[in-house]
Amino acid sequence: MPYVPKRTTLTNPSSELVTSKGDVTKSLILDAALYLAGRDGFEGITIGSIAQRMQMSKSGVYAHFESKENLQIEVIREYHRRFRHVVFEPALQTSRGLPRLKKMLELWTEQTISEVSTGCIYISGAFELDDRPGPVREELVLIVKTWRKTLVRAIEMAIEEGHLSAKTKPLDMLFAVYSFILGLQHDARFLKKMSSVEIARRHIKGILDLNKPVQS
Amino acid sequence: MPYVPKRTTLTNPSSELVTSKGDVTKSLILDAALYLAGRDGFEGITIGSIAQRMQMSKSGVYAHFESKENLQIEVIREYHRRFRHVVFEPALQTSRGLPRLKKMLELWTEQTISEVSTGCIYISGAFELDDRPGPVREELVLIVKTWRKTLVRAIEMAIEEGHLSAKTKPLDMLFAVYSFILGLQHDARFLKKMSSVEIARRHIKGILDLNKPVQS
DNA sequence: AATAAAAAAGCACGGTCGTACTTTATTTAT
DNA sequence: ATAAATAAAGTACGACCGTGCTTTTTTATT
Repeated sequence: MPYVPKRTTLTNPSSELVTSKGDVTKSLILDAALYLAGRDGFEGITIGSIAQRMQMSKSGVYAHFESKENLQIEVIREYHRRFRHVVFEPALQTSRGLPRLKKMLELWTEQTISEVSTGCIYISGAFELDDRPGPVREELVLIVKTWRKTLVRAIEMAIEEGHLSAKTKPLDMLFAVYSFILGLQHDARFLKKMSSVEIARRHIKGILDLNKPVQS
Repeated sequence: MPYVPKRTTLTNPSSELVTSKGDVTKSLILDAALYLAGRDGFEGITIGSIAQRMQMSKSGVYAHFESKENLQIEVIREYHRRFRHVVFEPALQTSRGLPRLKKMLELWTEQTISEVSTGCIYISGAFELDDRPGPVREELVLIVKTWRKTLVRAIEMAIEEGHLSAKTKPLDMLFAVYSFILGLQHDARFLKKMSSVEIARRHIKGILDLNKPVQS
């Protein structure tokens, strides 16, 4: 069914920006897969369910990927791209140091509880794939580690700027804030506990305050 | 294949303690299911895989439960029983208040990273079922809430005993320690980060210390 | 040892799964 | 407009899924 819109061709064939119709469909498939992954987990991404959601045939969906595993990996990468776009990049607008760190955490918080999206795949994927080896797991580990390094870097910059105490241990702080976001997703999405957002924000603020530089 | 040991019959037929062979097998099935649930999540519990693991036929396994959903619910209850036996009950041996609370958290920590077991089902289940309504989810919510109430009760007792400041907010502390255990499972089991146990212990200790009563 | 009860196996069913291969329809380029 | 390239549909396959039903085997009772 999805003989999608009209394409956008550049006359220069060597350009990377050529957008064929197939690319559009593939991107729509990733949309659908992303939704399913958030709702049912990675194992919930099934060629059949995507086809149904896309109103097209299984083989039509399948043709865009060499295997299901490949599709799952591409889903992870696509989510990563969107996450950066929604959480990381906007935070760059804020001045480096504590403000930027806070912005990142706040955007992550909002994204985690957003009713529109279906929860953070970094998180649901981590607990789903923790004991299941394979390329999909490896890809997710890679991407999660990238995000964690970004956070650590933001913490370090806050220290450099003097916004956080020099005694702050970045890895310790990473563990704390990451844990609080996990707690948030757990309480908000699983327990449907409304108050959890405020509690989580308070704890995140708490750990940052605890590492304020000594002012004399 | 599992025409298990010999049974233990009491001559009194009205006794509840009668252990028929079927009960033993059923318990062995729950063993296998528990293992699979830990490794592959609740959706990984499949009649076929259990049968394979048990070296018996699918119908033989199925006969013990009215449906798969029923089996999943019984798995949750069985895990709860074991969790209480391994984490909660031993902690009762320790004196009430902070010592008991600490003991509970330490045992939970150990159980979470234990190489023998396959991670805490309260946790993996929560992130797997968070957006999937149904009786299985409801059962898990119930049991997780029970465990959380137990923790809150332990915190409150520590306050009553004067081991924690009267200003301590039990629900806030619950969020913190629960989050740290989530962080532990995440870092240890997904990221395979060895150092996470020490970091988690330090943070748990930290939040308890932060709520020490003012000594004058 | 014979009989009744319980447990497990055997078998069949309609579904869905991922994956191939072939054919048709649609886009793109000339 | 036509030809070439691409995208999607069609079809088929073997595997596994949960679930009933009937038959066989094991266990319990007398």
